[in-house]
Amino acid sequence: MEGSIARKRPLRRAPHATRDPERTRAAILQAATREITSKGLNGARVDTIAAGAGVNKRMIYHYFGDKEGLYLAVLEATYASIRSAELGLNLSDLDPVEAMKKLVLFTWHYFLDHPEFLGLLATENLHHATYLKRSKRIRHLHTPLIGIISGLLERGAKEKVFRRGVDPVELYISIAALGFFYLSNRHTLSTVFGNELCAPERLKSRGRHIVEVVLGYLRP
Amino acid sequence: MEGSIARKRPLRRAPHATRDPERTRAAILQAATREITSKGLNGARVDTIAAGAGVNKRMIYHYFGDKEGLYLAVLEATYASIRSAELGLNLSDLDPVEAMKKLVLFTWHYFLDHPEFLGLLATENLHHATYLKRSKRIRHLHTPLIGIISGLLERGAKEKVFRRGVDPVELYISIAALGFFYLSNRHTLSTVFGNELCAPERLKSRGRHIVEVVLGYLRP
Amino acid sequence: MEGSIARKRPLRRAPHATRDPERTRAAILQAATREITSKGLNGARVDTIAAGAGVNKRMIYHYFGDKEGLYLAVLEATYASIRSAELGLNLSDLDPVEAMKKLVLFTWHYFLDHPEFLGLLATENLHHATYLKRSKRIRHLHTPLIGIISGLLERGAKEKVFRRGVDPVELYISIAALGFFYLSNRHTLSTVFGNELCAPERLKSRGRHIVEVVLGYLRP
Amino acid sequence: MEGSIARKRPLRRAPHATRDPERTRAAILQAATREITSKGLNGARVDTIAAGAGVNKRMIYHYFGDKEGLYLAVLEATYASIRSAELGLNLSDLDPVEAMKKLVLFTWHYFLDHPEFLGLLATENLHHATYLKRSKRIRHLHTPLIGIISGLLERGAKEKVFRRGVDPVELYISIAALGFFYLSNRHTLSTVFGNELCAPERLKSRGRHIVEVVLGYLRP
DNA sequence: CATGAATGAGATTTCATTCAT
DNA sequence: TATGAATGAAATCTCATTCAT
Repeated sequence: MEGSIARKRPLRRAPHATRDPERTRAAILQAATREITSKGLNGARVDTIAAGAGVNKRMIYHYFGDKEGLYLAVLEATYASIRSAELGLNLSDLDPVEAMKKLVLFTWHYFLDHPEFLGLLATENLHHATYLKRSKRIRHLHTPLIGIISGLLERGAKEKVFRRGVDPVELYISIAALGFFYLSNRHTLSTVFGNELCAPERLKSRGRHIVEVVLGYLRP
Repeated sequence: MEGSIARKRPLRRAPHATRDPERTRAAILQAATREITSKGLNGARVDTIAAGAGVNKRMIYHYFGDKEGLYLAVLEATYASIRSAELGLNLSDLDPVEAMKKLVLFTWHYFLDHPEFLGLLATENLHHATYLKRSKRIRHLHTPLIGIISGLLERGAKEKVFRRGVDPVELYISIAALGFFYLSNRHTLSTVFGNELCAPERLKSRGRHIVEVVLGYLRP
Repeated sequence: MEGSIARKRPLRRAPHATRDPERTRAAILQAATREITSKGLNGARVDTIAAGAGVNKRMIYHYFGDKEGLYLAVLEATYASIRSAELGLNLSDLDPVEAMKKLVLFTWHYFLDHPEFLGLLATENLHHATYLKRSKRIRHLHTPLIGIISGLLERGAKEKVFRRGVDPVELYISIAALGFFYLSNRHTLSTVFGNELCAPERLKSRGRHIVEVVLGYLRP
Repeated sequence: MEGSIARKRPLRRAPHATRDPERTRAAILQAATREITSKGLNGARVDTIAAGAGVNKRMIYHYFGDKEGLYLAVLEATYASIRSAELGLNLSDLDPVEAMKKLVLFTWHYFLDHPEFLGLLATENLHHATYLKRSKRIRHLHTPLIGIISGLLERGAKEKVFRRGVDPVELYISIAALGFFYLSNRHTLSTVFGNELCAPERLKSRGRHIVEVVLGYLRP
């Protein structure tokens, strides 16, 4: 017993789990998304994520290297989601006004249904988009969207239903802004303007308001 | 052994330093604002704040109790700033369109000039406005702008330069949104849409764009 | 939802691989020797050894019990190597001076060609030779060189080419020391005395120096 | 009570200690030297060092940044010790043979009295002298020593008591080697040659042996 | 015999906060 | 009022080892 310098590490039995790497990875990613988007990167706890995913903490490091790697994976997965959702819109089939309405409402509802996307963007901007800049996969995913809006604006101008000279990037940012800000800042806003801001009917009317603002502005 | 008797411990400096409570407090508050609004509550470091203020860490606890107390003070001071700025607007003297334009640009420039306000709102919303709700001073400090906007919209409608049926709260939120989102999300946006988003001339044109959107929408 | 049914989990590969116990064991031992002798017992990583051997980590535990067992195996194999090399010397055929020269150069070149032996001794001494003492196989495996050196010294003294009263153990330790220290400490030494210490020609001249020191000292 | 998102960290009272930064730093350094030189960098435990120094673990990071910083400090302090000891030798006052004898015995006794120096060099060489190379302070401390030996050899050659053509660097390495190896490898050596290697009288005779080897070799 | 996902223990490091002066 | 050394709690991360297949 004595004389042994390097004490062996005692090990208990291991109450193992999934044995399905894809599921384990996905479970971690999902739990991490919840935790990180609601508490920020600094506020998120690796232990909480592991517990939420029902896996051993060690697995997080096995699959994602470290906390930052996990965050990057969450970032990429979340961005990939919204981009792939946008692909199903098929706006070129509709007349410009209807198409624009559809785009505006899609954006609003996407934000509404994916609060994690809002939280993640807030976190990422707090970090000056350091991680987003690191990911080359995401960088050029937005150009097709701008192309679509550009085409829409041209068609609308030709058909005299839209004003001329509208910058598609500014417009897209405005469309996003009108929904994003309302939702991302709902806690401070409802402190000032009352809790009804988050009531379902109020959210519906906010959607209509955004459509009105955008289409009202675009009138020639 | 001998010869080193004198070098026991460094001569104690008299604890003089600032001795100006007001300045110390203000210095801490300023440093805290910088640190907290740029890194979030969790990301902010008490050491960094103390160093930035050029004061001893202990002073923070002396003046503000703890980190949360300091955060609350930052929150209150920052909110007080924007409210007092809003008081100097005097919109009732102008015709509705000019007044609305002035209001929109004031909001845009306020955000532009006070990035700490943006960061603070992002942080506070991440925390579900817990601290804002806790502060009795701020809680019922409604922005006076809603009343002003209401009056403006009525005047404009009467003069047939604004459309009818516009909700002043929704409109105010939209005005804020169009500027806030652009600036608070400038890091992710410029990663995706290009760095020129932050160039001075581009910021100016964003201001014009916001005015156009709001006034375009308000046209009857 | 449909369309992704087939992609549940990756097809399980049949567990064939090596299936050659001897080769697996040898591969592990070789990789372990590299890793442990270059990083020490504490610095060596089981994962790295498994990867280096191209085998599954589990195999290490199958063949060697645990990390310490593996280390002991490395220790025994490495010691066995040098002892078997010493057997091929046949010094009794040569005249004392030539024999001594051959012995000195053999030792120097053995260290030069087997850096793993140096690293292992350093590690083992850091651990107070705990493992060496534990190994019954090595424990009483005295180096045969002492007897040979003894004989050599007697012959040399009788032929008046060596001084009298030389302790063979001290001499052997000195012969080893002159080579071992130069090589085991080459990193700190070359930091202090310049990198040329490790140049091939310099190593050759070090060999000559050691011969000169030993034979110079032995002169009557 | 509820509604507070960020739980305050409970703090016990602090059974503080020295309040003397120099002593605290020194205590850490001393404990670290013991722990690191006897277990290596990887084997050393920060907790053990803190306990050994009787300080809070946090202090280590306060004073030395991290474990590597602490190691570097140990390295520098240990090297500084031997160099400053060498300065007191005043070899140029003695005749060459006596001076050489004094140098050899000094080196031997220094190693004997400072086992931490041996352990540290072993550790540092295991790490390929990465840390030593980083420290610019240490790098050129050896040239004066070589200069002294060079002068000694010249004087001795002129007085016909030393042979000609001896390289001072090789000689110094040999002097160090003869003592260093005996002590650093005493655990494995005494396993093979018996425990009497470490007996006081045996250590004394080893010192005489080294002197004999060096002076014997240097004879013209 | 072989695989590799999973694990528990413990390592290093961070940080808000308090104490002696 | 002011200092800064010191602290406890908890965070992130590492690693030898084991289990289901």
